[in-house]
Amino acid sequence: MHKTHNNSKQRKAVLEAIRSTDTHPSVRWIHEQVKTKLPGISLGTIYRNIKVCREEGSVVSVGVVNNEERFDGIVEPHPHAVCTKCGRIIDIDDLPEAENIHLSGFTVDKRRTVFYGTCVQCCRAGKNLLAQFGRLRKGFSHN
Amino acid sequence: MHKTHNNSKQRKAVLEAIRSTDTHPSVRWIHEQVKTKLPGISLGTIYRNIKVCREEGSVVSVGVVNNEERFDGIVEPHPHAVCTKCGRIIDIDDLPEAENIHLSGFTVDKRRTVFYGTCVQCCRAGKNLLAQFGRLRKGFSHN
DNA sequence: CTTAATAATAAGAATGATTCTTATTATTAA
DNA sequence: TTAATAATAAGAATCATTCTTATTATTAAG
Repeated sequence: MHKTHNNSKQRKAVLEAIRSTDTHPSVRWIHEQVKTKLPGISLGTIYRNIKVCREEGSVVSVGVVNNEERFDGIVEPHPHAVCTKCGRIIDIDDLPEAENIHLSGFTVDKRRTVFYGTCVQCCRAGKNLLAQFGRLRKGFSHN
Repeated sequence: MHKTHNNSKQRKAVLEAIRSTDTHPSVRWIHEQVKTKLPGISLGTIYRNIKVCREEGSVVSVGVVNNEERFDGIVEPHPHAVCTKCGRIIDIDDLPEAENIHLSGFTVDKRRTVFYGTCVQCCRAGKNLLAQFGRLRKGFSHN
């Protein structure tokens, strides 16, 4: 598995678009943005290059809001605030989180913590081959 | 907005199915489960009744894993651990979280915190009318 | 400079979760 | 009993995402 060279203008444009904003854009937004520079770029190319960027670690997902996956070019872990009214995603820069978020004027309804990792069963089974990006294959089901 | 009476057998079956497991089931799983008791029940009915249950507060979403929304009949906030290999979602019962999760044999890769609420702009605009359940209408876009 | 091999792309079809529509059936109120 | 209302089943529609394929760009070798 060798490193990507980031050598296509499309890939550069996708990464630039993601890095150009702090709004944690969706694929749709990224496509619109990149199209202003590369009018012919296709949606599939956006998806593929986001995937490549995630695999090489230059982009992370910040989750699904209103059925659209949202991305961040700042890959260092930091908390986010999601507005359940408009779908906006806001960076909460540093701890103490609660203090910070209050200063920003965001009214917190609830706070949720999720741990991501590998469960006992998968650790045993050594299922390290499964995709971590994109959907799981058809027919695959959680337990 | 009056309270639902939970009076259809389909709705009861959906809620029972969700409460019958701690696996944080998907719509697909709930449908399969309920079909063993009500063979003719349709997928649309599952979706509609989950929505009703969420609105009345008897069910909460624990997020989207591998493109499927997952639900919980335990509505009191508590952290979860998501296995990125198999999609399993595990309850982390009490604090101290890190300690607990370690005991459970789950290997933590990363921990993410998300605040949900209302942003400054929406507080001002009083956009309290927008749907909080289900998708946002077409054409609606984040900023 | 060609040519061959390979990688990336554009276009659009396919997939699949979710939502919507509509005709039908069950429930409630009068 | 009838009328009004609520819930349902069935399946079509929507839409984000993935997959397929033919084409174009890039690189390596002679």
